[in-house]
Amino acid sequence: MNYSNPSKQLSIKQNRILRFVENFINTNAYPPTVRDIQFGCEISSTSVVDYNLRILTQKGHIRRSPDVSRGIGLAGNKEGFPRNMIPLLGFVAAGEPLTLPSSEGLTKEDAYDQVELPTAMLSGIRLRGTTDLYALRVRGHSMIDALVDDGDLVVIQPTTSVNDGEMAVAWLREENEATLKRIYNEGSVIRLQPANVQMAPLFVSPENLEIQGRVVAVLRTIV
Amino acid sequence: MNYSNPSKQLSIKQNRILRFVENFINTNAYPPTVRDIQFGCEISSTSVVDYNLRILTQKGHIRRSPDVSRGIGLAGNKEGFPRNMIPLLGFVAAGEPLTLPSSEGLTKEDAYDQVELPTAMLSGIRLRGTTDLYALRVRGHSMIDALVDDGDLVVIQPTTSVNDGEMAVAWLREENEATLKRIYNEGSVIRLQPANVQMAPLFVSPENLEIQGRVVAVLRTIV
DNA sequence: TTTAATGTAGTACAAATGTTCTATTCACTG
DNA sequence: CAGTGAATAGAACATTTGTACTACATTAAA
Repeated sequence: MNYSNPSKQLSIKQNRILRFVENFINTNAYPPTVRDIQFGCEISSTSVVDYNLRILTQKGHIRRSPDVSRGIGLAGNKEGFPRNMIPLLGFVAAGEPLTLPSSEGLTKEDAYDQVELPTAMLSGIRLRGTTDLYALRVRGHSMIDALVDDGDLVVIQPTTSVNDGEMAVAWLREENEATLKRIYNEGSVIRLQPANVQMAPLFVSPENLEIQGRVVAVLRTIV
Repeated sequence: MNYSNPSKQLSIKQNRILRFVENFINTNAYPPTVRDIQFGCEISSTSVVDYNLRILTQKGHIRRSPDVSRGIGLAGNKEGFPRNMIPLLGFVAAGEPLTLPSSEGLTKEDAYDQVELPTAMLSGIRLRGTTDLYALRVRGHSMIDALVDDGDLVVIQPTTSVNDGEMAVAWLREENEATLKRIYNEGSVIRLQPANVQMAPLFVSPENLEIQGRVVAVLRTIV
């Protein structure tokens, strides 16, 4: 128990309840009842659930509608709906170090922001792997050969190797720059092929290239 | 009343109930009860609501969880949550006629499909106007100078004129082709500027150009 | 005209659900 | 050690909510 804790830090039981509510809403498209939470979190009585829900409300994690069945809502998401959010870690530009996930893996706390992906886009990406996704905002026109413009959002699936023809976000050690290119392993050299097929490829030695992730989507809002 | 109607066509009352359920979920982040629907749709008894809900379930518009409070879900959206859907009207390719909304304006029935947009993207676009949005899928590499690849989704805001510098989807009458370009009115000619700033512009006469809409977003999933 | 199908209407009941009350336990503080 | 606040626990009650039943009205089909 965390006695006399006026902060927003939650007890183990409160965290468990919050996760249960989020998962329940994702699974069922409606919120749980107090008894759903009681059974799902193995709590002995409805008044313990009610007591913890009151604290979660005070701490701004959930909203409740009094005397309404299933009147429990998440406070974190706009309008209370679960959305397909991934972390926006920062920026990518040619001459700047790549923003990478920490070694502990991606957490919401590491992110500069959160961005939402369409459900079909996320489903399509997830068919190809279960690693965490993250997003980077493009700075500058240096990625234009990748058909990526200044301000675009690129969605990255972390990996240190890609299959031939896949588009990667990679660091060029000698040039000291980030790049987005389709990667072809041609024995002694690596061919970096721009997505714009009208542009000439680059050839680099394998030691010069450090692949950070696979580019799986691009989102562009045009001003 | 629509007697002996085995199709998915709905009665006026059923349409009203379906709209009410959608609006209620949008507003409250949880589904309505039978009595919420009764009061909201000015129906005299809970059994009329229950009867119509059963028909809406049979016709595939909603899902119900029996003996569960607020066990009503929308069937149209994945997992039953409201999403930011716009119609996908068809395709755009250089040498093919543009797929355009019908003169009655956009309706869900006209669409080839529906696609989802992220909430922030939609909010950003809607700051610039309230016209209906639609999407077109790009076929071929002819839009590559617009930094748009084969298979990309472009989001269009219908308009017959754009401000200088805005990207438009337009029909070139003499060339008989669709194009995506930034548009600059230079007096006697129109300059069509590719989004790829490394490429040369085109100049056409104003009579040759028919603007269909403003391109407001691009979404690309990379295989 | 009769029958059948569809839709409406009210009421009642059973189950689901939220909240309250009382008692107890635990951990911290003076 | 006693007091206090936090948290747990069980039971009960009140309200909310879904569904069933019966009866009637309207429309379409035979």
